[in-house]
Amino acid sequence: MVKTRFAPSPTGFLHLGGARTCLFSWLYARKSKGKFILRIEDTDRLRSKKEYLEEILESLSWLGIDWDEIFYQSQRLSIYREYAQKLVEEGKAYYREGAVFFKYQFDEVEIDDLIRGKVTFRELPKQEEVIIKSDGTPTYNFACTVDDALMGITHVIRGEDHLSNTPKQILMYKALGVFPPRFAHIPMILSQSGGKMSKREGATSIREYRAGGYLPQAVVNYLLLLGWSPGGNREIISLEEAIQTFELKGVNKNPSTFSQDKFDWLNSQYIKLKPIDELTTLVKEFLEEKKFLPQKVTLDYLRKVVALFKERISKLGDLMDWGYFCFYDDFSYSPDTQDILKRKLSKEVEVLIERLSQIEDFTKENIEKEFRQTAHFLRLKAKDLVHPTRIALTGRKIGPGLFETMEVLGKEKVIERLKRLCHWWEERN
RNA sequence: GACCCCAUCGUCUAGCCCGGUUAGGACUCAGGCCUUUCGAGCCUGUAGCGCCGGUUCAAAUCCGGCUGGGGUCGCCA
Repeated sequence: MVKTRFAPSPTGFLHLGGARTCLFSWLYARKSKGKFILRIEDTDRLRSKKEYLEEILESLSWLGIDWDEIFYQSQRLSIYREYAQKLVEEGKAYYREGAVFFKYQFDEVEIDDLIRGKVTFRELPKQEEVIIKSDGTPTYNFACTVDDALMGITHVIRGEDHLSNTPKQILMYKALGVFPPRFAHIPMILSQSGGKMSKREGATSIREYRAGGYLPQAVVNYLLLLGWSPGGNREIISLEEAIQTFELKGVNKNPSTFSQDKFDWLNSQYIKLKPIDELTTLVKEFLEEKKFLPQKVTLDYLRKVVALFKERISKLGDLMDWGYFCFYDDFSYSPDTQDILKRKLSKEVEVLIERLSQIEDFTKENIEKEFRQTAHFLRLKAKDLVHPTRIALTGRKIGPGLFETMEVLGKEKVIERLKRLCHWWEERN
C-alpha cells in the first residue's frame, strides 16, 4: 500500500513551496488510496516553535489537506540513538568528539527518481557525516532515513532541494539493511525575480494569503498549476478532480516562477464562482477578523455589498479598499477625480436630489429611470451627471454600476452624499 | 569552486516518450466593443521552441557540445 508523508520542521510558517510539495504528496496518497502521514521534524530545539507548529497544522487544514497519522521526531530520540548504536556495533559508524559519525562507502549512487528519471552521483562532498549530534539529537538525514524506513514510507515526495541529500540517505538505508523507498523530487518555486521566494518580495506564507483574502480552493488550484497541468487546456480544477487525474509523471522537471497576477486572477475566478450566501459568510468572517466592519452592519446589507463587488474583486481584502464607502462616510474624493469635479454642477445636482427624494421604492430600476429623466430635463448627457454622482457616493471614478450602488446605499445616504458634493463645490469658490 | 538538476511566448503551461502542428491554452500587455466608469465582461492582437553542430527526406520533438537558470555542499532541516 502506498504511504507518503510531509515532513515540515516547525521553524517557520508554512510557505507556498512547502504547501505545494505537501499537496502533491497528499494527492498521490489519496489517488492511490494509500496513507498520508505528517511527521514534524522538531529536533532543532532552538528553532522549533509551538506557534509555528500550530500554524502549519492550521494552514494545512485550511487548504483541505488531512492526514492519517502524525509523528513528532522530538518524541522518538531514543529510536534514532538505538539505530545509531546498531550501526556503531556493526562498524558502519563510530563515536568521535561526543557525536556519532557515519562513514559513506560507495562507488556511485543511482537514484531512479519518479519525476527526473535516473540520477547518478559519483561523488559526495563528504566522506563522513554526523548522524547523532553531541547533544544526543539526530541530524536531519539520519532521522529522516530511520523514520521513513520505520514508518514504511513507500514514496518520498519532496522538494528538489533534497535531491542532493538523497544519495546520502540511500547509503544509510543500505547500512541499515532496508530497501529504500521510491523518490520523487518536485521542482522549486522561484520568486518573480528568480531565485528562492523571500519575504522581501511579498507574501510567502499560506497564512499571509489567507489574511489577504485568498480562498483555499484558489490557493490549492494555483499551486497545482505550478509544475503540473490537468491537461485539455483546463485551469480551474478542484482538489477532488485533481485526486482523480493527478500523476507524478506529469509533474514538470523545471522550476516555475510564481506569478502574483495569475494567482490573483485565479482567486477572482473562485470568488465569482462562490454562491452569494456562502461568499457573504466568508466575507463576514474575514472582515470581522480584520475588525473592519462597523457594529451596525447587518448580514442583509453585507450580502448586498458582496453582490455589488462579487464580479470585480480578486481577493476579499479588496473590499476594505474599494468597498470602503459602503461602510464609512469619511472618505475623500481621490485626486484623479479633479478633471470631472472641476465642472461645477451644484444647481443640477440639487435638482437631482429633489427628484431622487421623490422616489418611493428606491430600486435600481426606479433610480435609473428617474436619473435619466432628470439628466434629460437638465439637458445633460447621462454620463455628465453619472460621473460626479459616482464620485459623490464613492469618492472614486471607478466602481460598480452606479444605480446598483445607489440602491445598496439607500436613498438617505445617496442624498446626504450628493449634498456633501454640493457643499464641496460651494466651498471651493 | 565541487556535485546535481533543468531549458517552448515576459510568466504558467500543452505538444516531446511514439520526429511531419498555421506550435494550442491561460495570466499579463496592447487595441476594440459594451457604455454610467472601470481594475469587471466580451472580442481581436503582440509575443515562444536559448545557441551551435549531428542523425534524418523531415527536428520543439532523437544525440552531443555550449550558454543560461536553479539547487546542494552545517553537530539546520
